Amino acid sequence: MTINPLRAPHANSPDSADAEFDGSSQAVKAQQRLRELILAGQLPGGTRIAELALVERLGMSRTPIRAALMRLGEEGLLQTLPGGGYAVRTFSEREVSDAIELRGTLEGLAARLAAERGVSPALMQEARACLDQIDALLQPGTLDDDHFSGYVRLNARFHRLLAEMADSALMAREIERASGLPFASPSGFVGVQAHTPDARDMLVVAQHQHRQVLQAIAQRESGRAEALMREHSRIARHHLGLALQNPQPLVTPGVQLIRNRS
Amino acid sequence: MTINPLRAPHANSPDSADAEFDGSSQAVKAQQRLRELILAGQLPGGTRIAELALVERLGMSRTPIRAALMRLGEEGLLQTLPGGGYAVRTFSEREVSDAIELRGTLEGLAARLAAERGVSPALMQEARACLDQIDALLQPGTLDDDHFSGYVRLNARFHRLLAEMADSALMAREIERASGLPFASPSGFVGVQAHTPDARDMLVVAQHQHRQVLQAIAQRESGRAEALMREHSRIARHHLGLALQNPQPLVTPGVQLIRNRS
DNA sequence: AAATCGATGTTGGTATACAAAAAATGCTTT
DNA sequence: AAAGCATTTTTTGTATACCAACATCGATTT
Repeated sequence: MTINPLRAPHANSPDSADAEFDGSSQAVKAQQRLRELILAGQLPGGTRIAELALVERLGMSRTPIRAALMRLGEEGLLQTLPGGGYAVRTFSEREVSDAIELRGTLEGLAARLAAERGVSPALMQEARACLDQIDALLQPGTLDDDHFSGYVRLNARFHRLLAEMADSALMAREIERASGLPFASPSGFVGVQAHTPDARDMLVVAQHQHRQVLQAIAQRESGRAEALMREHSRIARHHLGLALQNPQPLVTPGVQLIRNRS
Repeated sequence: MTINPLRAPHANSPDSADAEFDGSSQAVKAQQRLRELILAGQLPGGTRIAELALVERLGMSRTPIRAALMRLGEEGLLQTLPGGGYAVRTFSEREVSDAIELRGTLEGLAARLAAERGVSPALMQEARACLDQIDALLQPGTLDDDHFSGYVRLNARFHRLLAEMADSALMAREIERASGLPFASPSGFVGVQAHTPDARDMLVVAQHQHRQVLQAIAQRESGRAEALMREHSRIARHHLGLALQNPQPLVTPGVQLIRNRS
């Protein structure tokens, strides 16, 4: 077969130096990069997003960009405008608070279901190992930025394992979704007070709750497990309050999307 | 009895013969009509959905159809296949059960927030009026199909008002989403036992819970309000059990998507 | 019969065109 | 100068054609 020379094989020449997200389809790449742009503050809250601008900026056609916009709309980072199109969403302090409460409630439900239904020893062991690693990180005297980002990673992992314990694809999906807003995520604001004296103490408290929840689930104490996970989410709200009092700039991606209380 | 809550006021389009859903864009029409097809059982669970088949069937181009497929995927009625494309999803009994539990938990949270934050007298009055109308429907001796579909409508309305009471767009959105799966919706299975002796009694029980929840919210008894809404959702689970025991065919749209327990 | 190969169809993506609606602009009027 | 109106320009939503990668399936070969 001869290739028609009139038609450029538009397999996007290796021009643009951003092979950042290569594992997936164009639509997913667009979604990830756009989310990154928003959370990094490149697209300030409230600004309308024109598809053609993104075509230029992301170097792909409208189709995947449209898909990405739709997904980010569902995700909550964008709001659909009445006249069509999307704008970067902003959040009131109470909306963020509600989002955290929602996540806590869902995680509480998952913990209760896990306790009621029982958890496979393998999964339970995995969670315990995860907590052991966090314990290792929290050894006194060792608290640099690396430790913090390690905590964020392990904390996210533990919460993911917890969601799995309910053994319900639906619950896992909804928890994932509720954790989607960056400040609503379990590790959303842990970096807020990274450089304060109390930095480590809050993590110790959180880790204690982690242990207790796992114990409650193992002992089939469903009510306790649920209550603990709910309470656990209040730590994020505490951090939210700190973040909005101290104008610590940008320790958390996306904080600029939270409207100052007026 | 027919349960068809989707009745869009359509503005008489001159041209196309199938002007069923005219209020909106092609993508929304496609979404609604496709959802209807699925829930009506025209597209059996598990079947792969080809875009071109829908192009032919719905009479529009691939673009809005792809958007509709994507939205229905997010909504949970379709699952994305590993090789690309979508298939009509099926649900295990436990998935449906989980979906109902999730909705109950979210509605419980909303009721608690409403109790804690307080509700505007206007909204509270609207809810009371709604319950009064339900009471009128439940007058002894009057229980034909019209009354049932009236109950479905008013019940959905009450639950929507309840979601509003939390005064949180986020909560309203998530409750809406959780109620999206038809059998997870507050009125999902009320038609199940429409023609049994106990038909009315269960509605009476549900209505009692409605009253109590409203009272709890008005009296700022947040814990009670939450517990009541959670318990309230168990009625749907009760109905689910009945629906799966008795092979009452298709009183509820979408039941055929629930896999028989194997 | 098992494995290979190729025809066929499907999806995700690119490009382009176009109508309707919105936004922006400029002009006019008060 | 402010307000209102009309016109131009964008922008979105949709349609259409095409392509490449991939999966499916049947036919062919071993």
